[in-house]
Amino acid sequence: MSIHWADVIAEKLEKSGPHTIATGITPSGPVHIGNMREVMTAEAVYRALLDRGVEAKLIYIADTYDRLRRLYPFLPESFTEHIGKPLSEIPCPLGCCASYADHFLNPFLKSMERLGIKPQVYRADVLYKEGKYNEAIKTALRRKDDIARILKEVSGRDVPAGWSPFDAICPTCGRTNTTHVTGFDLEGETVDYECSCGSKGTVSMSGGGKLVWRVDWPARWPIFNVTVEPFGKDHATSGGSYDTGKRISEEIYGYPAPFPMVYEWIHLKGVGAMHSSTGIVVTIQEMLDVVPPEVLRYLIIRNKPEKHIEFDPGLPLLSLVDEYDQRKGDERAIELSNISKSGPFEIPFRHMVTAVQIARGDEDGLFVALKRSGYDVITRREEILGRARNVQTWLDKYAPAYVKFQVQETLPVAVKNLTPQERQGLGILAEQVEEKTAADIHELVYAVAKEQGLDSKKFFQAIYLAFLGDRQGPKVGWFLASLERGFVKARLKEAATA
RNA sequence: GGGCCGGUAGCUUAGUCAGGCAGAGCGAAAGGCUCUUAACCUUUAGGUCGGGGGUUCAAAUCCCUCUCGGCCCGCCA
Repeated sequence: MSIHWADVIAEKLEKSGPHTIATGITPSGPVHIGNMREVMTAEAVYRALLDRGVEAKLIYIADTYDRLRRLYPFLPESFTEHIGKPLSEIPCPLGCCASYADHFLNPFLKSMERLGIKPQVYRADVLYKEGKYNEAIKTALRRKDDIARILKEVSGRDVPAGWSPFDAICPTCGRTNTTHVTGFDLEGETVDYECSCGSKGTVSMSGGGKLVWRVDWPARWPIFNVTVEPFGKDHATSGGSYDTGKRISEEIYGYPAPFPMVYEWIHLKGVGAMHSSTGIVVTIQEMLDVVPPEVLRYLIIRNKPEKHIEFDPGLPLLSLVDEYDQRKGDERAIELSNISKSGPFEIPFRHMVTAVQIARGDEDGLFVALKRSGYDVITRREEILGRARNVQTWLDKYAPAYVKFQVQETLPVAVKNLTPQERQGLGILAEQVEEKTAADIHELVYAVAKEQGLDSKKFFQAIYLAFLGDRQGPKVGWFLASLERGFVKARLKEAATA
């Protein structure tokens, strides 16, 4: 019996509680499932701690005050002028949200909600404007030479002459990458700057600028009492921002660095790692259109953070859903992924794939088809509809061609090519499908084929041909049982006499 | 050049910290049922634990070394 990774970490942390687990993402582009790993990883440990009776908090700091670094592929050319400005101060690229930051942050917050993740949310721009960082800014400015020395010692990088741990936002042009800090006033909590746009003057520490990333990160640890911090492997490299952050936290802020949790990337099968900046992305929303939320949780939670995840939204996705629904996978991972109280979803995803294609977008038709197959369609209507939407989107975007089919409205002409024996078999089938269950129909097909001296393979093809105009289809007994019985009878007869 | 993570059955992986009979799911095969047809049940097969060396009574696990894959080293999950 193995212990789940989240429990292993919780066990390690148990004695040093209470804990604050901090996550954070920069909303500089569409937030994708790779980003979700950070939050999911944190939440798994959060739950594991609570399960042990350890007091714990989960917080999420949106780095809305980071600057736009370059013109990403998904941005219009006109956004060149915003490069260097904080994300919260740039207009929404589509004009639908209050700011650039909101445009990417809002859908992410909504996705977290759907995934049952409920952290306390903070926005960096608000925190800075409220002056929450002021003490940390003053300490950093006062000891900037010590910080520069740490950066040099740990990362080997020399900071440029006149370097400042605080970037001023130019009040004239709005940029932080064009300013130069020339002095500061600790008592007045202001910073003097010069900007290459020609402007110079004084800005407040409250919202007039931002600590550089390598200092910003450790600065927030004492502010929020952070004790656990998950981060991507990019920060974990030797001499990277965790290494420098750890020393800055300990030596400058006198605060022990939080417990590090390094996690790997999620790759999209056949495409590569996801990056907001390259546009190679499956957003969480797109994913939630296809995968039920608890299964998306399961995808991340069942894998140890340091393993990279190869995500394949094609056929393997069905296996993943079934593994979760049928409780075949790691027990604890399933438990940590669960967000509903109603227990496992009983209709197999593969059967939903059949039912949805029979119903062709008709809700009532879907329920009728499922009911014919013997499933309970009364108690969990909403969930069924949710799954049906998942399946429809999956069919549209990711499903391999051979799982798709269309019940033909009229008898396909290709039926003419059937042999007399095959036709006769279909006629016998028509007589006997009457009140049979799915399994019985399946039996019947084999029985009739044998009776008529037909190769069962050919006979199956004949049936698929009559209904789908194709040589293959879903498991035949269950397929026919999902269709309206009168129609099945009529179509079989029609094919028999064509 | 420096560093991090990973390599265990066809696939996805547990077990590595703390050495003690290599375990699961998917897939496959056989059967349930004179039946290959996207659901179900039962059973079975499948492993040089990436290679080599070392330590040990005992190594997937610890040490050394090589190798393959992914990634990081201005910023990035």
